[in-house]
Amino acid sequence: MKNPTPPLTGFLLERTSKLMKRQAQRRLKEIGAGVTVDQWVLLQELAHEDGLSQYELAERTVKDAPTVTRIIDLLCEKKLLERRTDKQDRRRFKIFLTPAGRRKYEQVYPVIRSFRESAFEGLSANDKKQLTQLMNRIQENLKT
Amino acid sequence: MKNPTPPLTGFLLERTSKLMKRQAQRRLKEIGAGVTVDQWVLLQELAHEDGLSQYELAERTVKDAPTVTRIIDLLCEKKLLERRTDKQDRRRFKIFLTPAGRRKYEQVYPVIRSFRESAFEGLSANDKKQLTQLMNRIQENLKT
DNA sequence: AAGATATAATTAGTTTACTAATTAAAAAAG
DNA sequence: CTTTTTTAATTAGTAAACTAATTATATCTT
Repeated sequence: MKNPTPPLTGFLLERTSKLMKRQAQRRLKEIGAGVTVDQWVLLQELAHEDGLSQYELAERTVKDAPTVTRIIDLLCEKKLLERRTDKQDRRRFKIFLTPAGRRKYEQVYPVIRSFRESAFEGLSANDKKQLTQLMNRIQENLKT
Repeated sequence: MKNPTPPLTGFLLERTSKLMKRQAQRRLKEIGAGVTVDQWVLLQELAHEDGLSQYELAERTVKDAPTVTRIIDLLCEKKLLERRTDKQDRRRFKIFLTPAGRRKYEQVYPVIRSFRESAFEGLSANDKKQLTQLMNRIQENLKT
């Protein structure tokens, strides 16, 4: 009746990912970052490429449009982002980091970076490569 | 200025996990399962071991206590679970699947199982073993 | 050019996650 | 035995995820 080890293969990824997010969130709180993990993900995306539309941000962060709308609302209130209407397509906004937003990114990045390193501690370069390949393969499988 | 490939190593797991959850949710909706992925995770846990406390369920599913409370509320309303007070410790409930709850589990399980198989398609037994080991290692790192 | 279709963003409603605070009961300390 | 400290569950409040529906603008079709 009672399985000794439940077949959590399906839940394995989510479990790990949730633990990572929870810990990262606590780390951000400890340093008084003033942004959540999900908000930071958007900052990071924009730090790499400014002026994306909300749709593009949603794609890249695997969030849906309403969620992106609200996170951007919050980040705009905090003066970390700003919306500029796209002259070519008036349905769109282009989203930009404010100077304060970029400073926030620069400030928080080292903390996230060191968190990642601790999470991936003991994994060889080959392990990381394999992990990346496995994740990519699964993502491919899900697209079809 | 613009990095060609953003260093999404930290986000890699979350991205994959979110995609999996999103797809699984759609699958459940398609078949009219009447439960969400998160609700199903609790059903699954209880199908493997009945009579757990809410605290134990929270631990095993990596959810916090308030979340478990609410999910159990919903599942009790649907008559899939029931709370029984623990005679030895009156602060606790023991949570049990109702017969309908067990039928729901039996009905939904094959769908989740086939979803997992499609997600993990093309991964060798060795790949899966490695994946499990990598996830476990990361989870260990996060505990310390 | 006019109507039909598609797309970007928003709004509304339900569910989930986290924190903090509260309640009730158990366990530990005096 | 009484007080203090823990523990299980709940409540409240904010943030985030999904769906469905709406609005405004662009594009396609005829």
